[in-house]
Amino acid sequence: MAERKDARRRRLLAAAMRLFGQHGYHATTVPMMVAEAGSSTGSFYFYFRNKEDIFRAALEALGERISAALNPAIAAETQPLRQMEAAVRRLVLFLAENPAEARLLIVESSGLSPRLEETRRLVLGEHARAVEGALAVVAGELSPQERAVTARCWVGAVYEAAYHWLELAPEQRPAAETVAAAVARFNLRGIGAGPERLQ
Amino acid sequence: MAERKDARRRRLLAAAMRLFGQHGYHATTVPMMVAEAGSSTGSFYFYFRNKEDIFRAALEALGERISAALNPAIAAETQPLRQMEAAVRRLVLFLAENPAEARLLIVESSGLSPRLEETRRLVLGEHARAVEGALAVVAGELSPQERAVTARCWVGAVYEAAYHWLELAPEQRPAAETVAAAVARFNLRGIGAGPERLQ
Amino acid sequence: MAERKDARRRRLLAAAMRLFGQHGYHATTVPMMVAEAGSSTGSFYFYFRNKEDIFRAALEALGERISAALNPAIAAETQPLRQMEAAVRRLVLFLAENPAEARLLIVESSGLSPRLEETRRLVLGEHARAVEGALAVVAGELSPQERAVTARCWVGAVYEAAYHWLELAPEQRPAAETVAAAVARFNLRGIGAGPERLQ
Amino acid sequence: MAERKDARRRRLLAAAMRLFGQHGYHATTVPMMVAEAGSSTGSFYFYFRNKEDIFRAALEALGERISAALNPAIAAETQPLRQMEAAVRRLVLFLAENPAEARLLIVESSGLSPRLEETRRLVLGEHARAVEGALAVVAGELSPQERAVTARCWVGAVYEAAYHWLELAPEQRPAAETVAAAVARFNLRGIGAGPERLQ
DNA sequence: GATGAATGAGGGTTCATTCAT
DNA sequence: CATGAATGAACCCTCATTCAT
Repeated sequence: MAERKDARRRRLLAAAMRLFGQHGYHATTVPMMVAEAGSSTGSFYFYFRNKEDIFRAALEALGERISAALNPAIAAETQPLRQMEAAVRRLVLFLAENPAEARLLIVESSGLSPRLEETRRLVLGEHARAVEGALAVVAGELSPQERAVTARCWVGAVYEAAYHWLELAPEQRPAAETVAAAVARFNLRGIGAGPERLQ
Repeated sequence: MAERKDARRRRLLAAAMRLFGQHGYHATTVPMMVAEAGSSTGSFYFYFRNKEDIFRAALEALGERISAALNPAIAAETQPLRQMEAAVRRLVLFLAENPAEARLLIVESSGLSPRLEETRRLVLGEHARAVEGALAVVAGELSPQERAVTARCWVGAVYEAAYHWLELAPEQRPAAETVAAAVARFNLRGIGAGPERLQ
Repeated sequence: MAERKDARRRRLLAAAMRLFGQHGYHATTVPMMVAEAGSSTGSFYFYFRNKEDIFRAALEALGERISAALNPAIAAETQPLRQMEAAVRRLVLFLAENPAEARLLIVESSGLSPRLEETRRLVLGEHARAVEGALAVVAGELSPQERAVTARCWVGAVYEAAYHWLELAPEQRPAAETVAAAVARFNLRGIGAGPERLQ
Repeated sequence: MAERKDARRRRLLAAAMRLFGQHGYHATTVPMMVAEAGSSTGSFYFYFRNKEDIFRAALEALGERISAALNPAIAAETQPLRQMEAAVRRLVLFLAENPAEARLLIVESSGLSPRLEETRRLVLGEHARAVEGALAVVAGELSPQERAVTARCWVGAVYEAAYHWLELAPEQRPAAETVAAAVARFNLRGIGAGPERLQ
């Protein structure tokens, strides 16, 4: 049945995301994934062309999951600056709540084949482009080139802060909300939208 | 004698940095390094315990090289904020001028064993701690926890912007100085030190 | 019902002959045959015991097809030597006109399991035995052992010449009839039946 | 030592020839070869680029070995027709004495990648070209195209006769010399050089 | 009868590491 | 100290075959 088929694909993908996030791309082997998913080597290559393919699929799924987490938070606000703030906060919280996925995105997928690397950057890049678009509205004084750089700064600040938080031993971590707030403040100020402009 | 010995070690290390930066950790093989350095497998394992060991050594050497680039720039300024700005600018320029090294630091070393990953983070961490210290002076209103997060944002913004710049096709890149200035502005504003406070 | 069944079997067999001839035994996969025939894996194993089985069937079908091509040509002559000459000419032409089948017989089936190899040799062997029988009539001076060897020479000459012709780029090939005539002459002379004995 | 190195390479190559001849290209695995040679997987890939590479090396070695067997026999005669006869006899005997090598050349290497197939045909082709050259001298009445075809017939007769002889159960085989003589007679007559022309 | 998802043994190959020379 | 041949575990992947639907 098509249902069964889909279910098995999903199980493989879920296992892959877990393992890639935990051990990274190279240290995750196909045997590991099929064992984790209760499947077989043959099935693996029935559903995915190769290891790279499942990794790309995992990244894409993650991108969608992040979008799904961010969009409602953004839609709940009307003012552009408030929306950007909400996005940052939500993203930091999402990464904090999904450490394996965060690792998958931030570190474990680096140093790969150009095509894979490109896919990885797509997720961050999409985020960066969204920020860039928002900047056109809220920071009109910046040239397009400055906007692009600034958007990257914004994104880099979020991920680096989130990743560092994940590196801390759980008992040393500040509350995720504290981090989210600090990052949001840093970024908003960075684009010249200090507390005063948010009223 | 000891000179010769050291020279050979240095050649291996230099070859390793070049190759790790170009191809990443996994795609760089011991035979490649040995060939590039005009040495032999046996020698390699005389000077380095294993592949991880030479990678760590490469990262440490890179850390020192970055310090060497930043310190004079910092020392040339007296005011803490100006020092921080100078550091950011100099770092962006350094990364732009040394793409292989930048890649080594930012991406190619990821997905490694925890110990290696830790070493990689040390370089960024050192930078973050320096920023944290400076923040204690210039942003006294922040709690220690906020300072830590903010420092990470600062560092993340720098590396992400630099990395993105390196990803662009050379003809599409803005001038490195433009990027450096934009990053510096973003970061200074981020810590509440807008243009006005720098006079 | 039974018609349908047979039709499906035939389609699989035809696809197999095409593909085996094009890519050889090992490079032809069951999925390939199934796709080419518009059938399914399950059906394949309903009609054929395994891959070897369909290959044997393909060879046998080819043997019959060759017989069908040769017999009329032989029957059109009455004199034994003329019959042999006609058979050679017709066989060379057949191989030239059916390159995939020729490849199937001559090269692509080699290096197989002994049982398969045996089947392949059957086709050539049948041909050789026919020649051997004819030799008993037209070359009575040969001992039975010599007859057997000579028959093999005869067959070997035909197939090697045909195969070499197929290896040439189409634009470099002499006319198939030229080759057929040259092979016929070589073989007839080889058994001591030069032009003079054919009047 | 370079000696050791060469010896090991030779042992691998010898094992490969034996096994390729016995089981064919596809059925011979790298583990089989290294086991037979008392070596290891790693060593195998140190000496040969891949499985295809060692197969090509085996074919080339075989070509040289055949040349070494034929050349003295040819040189011992002065008359072109006698030389050709000597070559045929010697070749049949060589193949009869080296069954594994004969199989390697005739059957087991078929159905391979085009490059490999090409290498295999080189050995036969070299032989065919030598015959072609000789034909220019002894069978001047043939057109160049006919000469090419005739040379292939000549070669095909030799290999097919030899291969068939090898297929027989040893106790059913005629003496190798008998076969050699019969093949030589067939071929010489085939080019119009019957017993009478050899005096 | 027909389908195609599922299996897993086994293939070729790479490469970090060792150790005799 | 230097060399580089030797090792073998472990990788990714293919494909003939089975069997539940």
